[in-house]
Amino acid sequence: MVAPSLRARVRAGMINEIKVVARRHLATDGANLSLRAVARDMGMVSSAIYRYFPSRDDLLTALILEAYDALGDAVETADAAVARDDLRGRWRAACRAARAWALANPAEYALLYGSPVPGYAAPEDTVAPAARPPLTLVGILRDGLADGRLSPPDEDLPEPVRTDLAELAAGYFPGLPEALLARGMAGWTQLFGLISFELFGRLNGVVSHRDEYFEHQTGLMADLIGLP
Amino acid sequence: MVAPSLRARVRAGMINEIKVVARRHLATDGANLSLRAVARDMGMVSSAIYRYFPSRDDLLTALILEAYDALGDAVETADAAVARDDLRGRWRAACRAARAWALANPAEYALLYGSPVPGYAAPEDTVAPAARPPLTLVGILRDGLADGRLSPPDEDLPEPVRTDLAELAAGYFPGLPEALLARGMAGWTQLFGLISFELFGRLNGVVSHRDEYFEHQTGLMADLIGLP
DNA sequence: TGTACATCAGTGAACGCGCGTTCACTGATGTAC
DNA sequence: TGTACATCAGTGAACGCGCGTTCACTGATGTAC
Repeated sequence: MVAPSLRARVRAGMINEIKVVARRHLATDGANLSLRAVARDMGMVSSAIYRYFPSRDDLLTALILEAYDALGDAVETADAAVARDDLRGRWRAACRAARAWALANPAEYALLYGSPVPGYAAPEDTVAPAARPPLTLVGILRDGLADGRLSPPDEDLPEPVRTDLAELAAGYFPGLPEALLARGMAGWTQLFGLISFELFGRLNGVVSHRDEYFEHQTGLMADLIGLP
Repeated sequence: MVAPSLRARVRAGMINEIKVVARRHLATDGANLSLRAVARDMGMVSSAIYRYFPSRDDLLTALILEAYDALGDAVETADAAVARDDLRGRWRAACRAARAWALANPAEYALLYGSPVPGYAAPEDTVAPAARPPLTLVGILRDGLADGRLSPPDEDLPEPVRTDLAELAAGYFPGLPEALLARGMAGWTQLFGLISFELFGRLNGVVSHRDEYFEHQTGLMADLIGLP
């Protein structure tokens, strides 16, 4: 590995600073991110940004990718910190980490999980990072199944759903029973719903003890899944 | 009731047409609704819109209110069409109606439930219409409890959650056990999550049989709540 | 039934602002010999 | 070690566009007598 030249290091630093400033703008302007505003904040002329990002969409994409990865890291780290056989503990730690990251980075959460930005199409390479949180959750179920602590629900799925989920499982968790995968996805949906409701103001004037409410709701979900 | 004058009727028609055109724009531009674009589409000069709406935010508010009411109507009507004692049928009909409305009006759904519009603060009078879908869902649980078909979960809630929910119940469903209310809210959260995932593209390449998937997932939720 | 006046809808121009992107340019930093 | 050339970062002006909102105005529709 060649040591990066001074110029390369300065350049990397600049790219980074642009992202930091852009993230700050996301917080106030939502996805209406303005290149000119970012340039102003950095004390540059607006066209200078184009030395680092070929267009506004590319900057947005970079922010989205980083955000997915930050969230993915948070969730995976939280899961990894719990004893492997404590399935419920792992599940709840992962959920808690996702919520904590979202509360700490509300604008980025909205960028990822809010309404799609009009005129912006997410490029292919966001798919993998975006999948990390749900894969972590379902991974917990797979582990539980592997060591016998978790038994798959014995219900039957409607055939088309079974096929869809079997295909999905084949890619990531070969052999995982579809009914269990369905419950994992229910959990992931619920987690997203809980965080979004809290962040987008649906709990205002409704629930004031947010932490405890979240814990209770994720506990309900863990029950549904059958986590010991 | 006095018959409205011709001028008043024409005026009402105009207000309506503005909203119709504005709704069409929502579909392509998201919440970046442009007064000038609406005026152009109607063949008027942009300032003419101000005869009908004092500002862009007022137009947005009107659209939001109407959307909440349309969704509320859809959900309540669907619930009302099912036999009162068929709790599970009512629950699922209400969920199905919410999804159907959202799929038919994706831009308006995003306006209501997507990321908050930067710089726009929802006025007080959106609160009541916004509450209609969850109130319908919880109303089903109350009915079930009243006629004995549904028994409240016997779990204990953490004290702060119990207090929050007791306060909430006092306003709308006096005497409803908090643990049941918590499950109702879990169902509402799940419903919102399912619809958002589908509409915002999270199911692309993951689940292709959307109807059946939705049915299965709402069925899971009905199980968790204990709906017979 | 007709006239005088008030109300209202819509016009067109303007204000002041912001945006993404391109382009020719200067001056500094790096590279090859 | 020094020089010649290539690369790169940042500038400043410009293009062409869009926006919300205000204001004085014309002309038509309604109302009171």
